[in-house]
This record gives sequence, C-alpha cells and structure tokens, in this order.
Amino acid sequence: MDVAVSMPRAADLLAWYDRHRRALPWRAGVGERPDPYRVWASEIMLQQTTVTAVKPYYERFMARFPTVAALAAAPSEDVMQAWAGLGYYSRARNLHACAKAVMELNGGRFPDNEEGLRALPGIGAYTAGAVAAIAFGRPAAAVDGNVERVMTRLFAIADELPGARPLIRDKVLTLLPHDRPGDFAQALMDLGATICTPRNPACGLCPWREPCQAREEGTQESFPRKAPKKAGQTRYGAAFVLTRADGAILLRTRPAKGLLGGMAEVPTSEWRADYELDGAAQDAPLALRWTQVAQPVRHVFTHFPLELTVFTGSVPTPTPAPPGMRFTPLADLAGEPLPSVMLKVVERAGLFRIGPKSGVHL
DNA sequence: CAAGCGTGGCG
DNA sequence: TCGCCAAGCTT
Repeated sequence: MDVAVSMPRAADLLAWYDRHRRALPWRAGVGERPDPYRVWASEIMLQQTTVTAVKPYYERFMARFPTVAALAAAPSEDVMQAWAGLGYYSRARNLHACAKAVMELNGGRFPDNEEGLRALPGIGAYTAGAVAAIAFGRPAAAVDGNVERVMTRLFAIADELPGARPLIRDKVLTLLPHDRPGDFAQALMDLGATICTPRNPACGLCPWREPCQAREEGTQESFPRKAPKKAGQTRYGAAFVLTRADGAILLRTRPAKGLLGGMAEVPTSEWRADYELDGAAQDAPLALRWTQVAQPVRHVFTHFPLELTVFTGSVPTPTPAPPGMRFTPLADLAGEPLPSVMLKVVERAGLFRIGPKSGVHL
C-alpha cells in the first residue's frame, strides 16, 4: 500500500543528535579529533555487546594499552586476561593480530579508508564503515543492528535479514550527509539505542517520526524481520576443581581456536548431550577422591546451554601438575584469563568468593 | 550462506 | 523463569 509520508532528511537526525548525543568514553567531544585507535578498539568491543558491558572494559583496556603500539607489544595472555568476561574471545585474538598488522604495515597508523580497514583481522563491513566514517570522516555506511532496525522501520522493508542488508546499505548511503558522515553514523546508532528500540520504541520523540513508514502503518515493532534461530541442545560435563595444600589451583589453557579459544579453565570432561556422570572419575585429571558439589553450574552460550557438575579434590604440596596443566597460586587467579563460565565453576566449588568482573577475594 | 562464537540485562 | 538480544566476524 502507498503511504503518504515524506522523505527522511539527515539534517533532522543530526539536529536531534546535536541535542541528545550520548557522552561515551570512546566518543570524541564536539570539535575534538577522534583517535582512530580508540574508535577501532571501542567498535571491536561493541560488536554484539551492550554499551553498559563495554564501558568498564574499555576504560581498563585503554589504561593498560594506551596506544596501538602498546597493544601490539603486549603478550597475548595479557590481552586475553583484559578481555576475560567480555565474551566472543576471537575478537580479542583478532584485535591483537590487527594491532600487530597495523604496526607492521603502516608503522602504527590505521588505514584511513574502508577497503584498507576491511582487510585487517576482526574488521568486517560494519566496523570498516564505522571507523572510516567516525575516525576519518569518510562517507561510509556503518550498518549494524541499530541501523538495520531504524532503516527497516523507516522504509517498511519487509525482506528478512540478512538478505535485506544490501538494500539497507543503499538506503543509508542515499541519506548520508557528506559533511558529517561520522556524526551521521553515530546518530543512527544513538537513535536505534535510545528511541527506535526493539520493543516499545519512543516514536513520539523520534526526529524521523513523520517520514517513518512503519509508524504510519503502526507496524514498527514487527521490524526488522529475521528468520528464527533454532535452540541448541543442552550439553553436560564434569569440571574438576583441584587445590593443592599450598593453596594453588589446577588450570589449563584451552586450544587457541574455537569455543573460549585461548582462555584458561579448570580441567573438564568433554561437553556432550549424552554425557554420563557415572563415569566422570575417568575424566578427572588425577585419580583421587573427588567430592561432587550438589548444585551443577548452568551456563548459556550462544548456540547451546551447558550444565557442568563440579567435583572438588585436594592433593599434597609436592604434587606436580599433569602434562599440559599448571598449578596457579590463588593470589594469581585474578590474573588468569578465566571466562565467566569458569568463574562460576570455581565459585561453585566454594573455595573462594569471586566478585564481578574477575575480582577474586580470598 | 548457515553455523559457530559469550555474556549479562531486561520484559 | 525464559526467550530475546547488543555497535558482527569468520569460515
């Protein structure tokens, strides 16, 4: 059906942005020149991650790695530790690889265009556009989940994602103001995050309420359309928290790639849908008397739920770590790159109290 | 192109 | 409690 709405104008969005822009740690002040390193690092952290979750990580990360040179020179374990708890750990591995590449290729200077950025590890279509626009003022489209939502509503695009993405990109490029591409990109994201929200959008406050086709039809909450995801099957396993008499815990490092790649963990069995707890002792790192903790740890990954039954055990001080494993003093536990699921396991073992964000208290 | 890849917050 | 999902990328 035809709808009697006008074309949206970038100027209306930018005027709204000038009054309502969020003050964010990685965002340059009005008139300030953005630091490409900070823009890039924040964009990587923000991939599939909320602003609230990113803020404290970003602050710590910048204090610890103030420049791309500092990041490139850091040991990978330090980078993984700084990322621990934030999730999607391939981002941290790619971030580190990207920093090294930027040092090698351009002596620490980021490429100032989409194509050059897109060639770097961890930088895809969205991030290349975002950094090109925000850090370098290039007329690039940065299409993320916010922009998908805003554009599909604005133009009532009923095609399912991700198929509709090229069309969405075209719409953004059509609207893009060549004098303020960086502000436009950020304005679109602020609009999506604060006004054009997934549920209960505040259409009455939207600078584009007049030209919005979905609002005209009253169908705004039905956009964007996307195929439903199938839920993964729950996997089960056993986790072994072994303490030595001198106050050290047995850990190992996961393989570099795949789930929680490069992160630290306590030894566990395989995680399988048909795991039999009766045989858990055979999966233990050492043969000894293990005590089963009553309540298992539940954790939900993106593609499957996990239920780990925790076993505790102790050994005398001269005990060496089995091959491929290590004993870490409790005092150093906070320095380990432990993902959230492993913090839950260690906490469930009842040996320590662990605060939020890897804060370990004895 | 679909699947793999974390986590915490919110309705 | 539970499903949804947030500034996506890689293979």
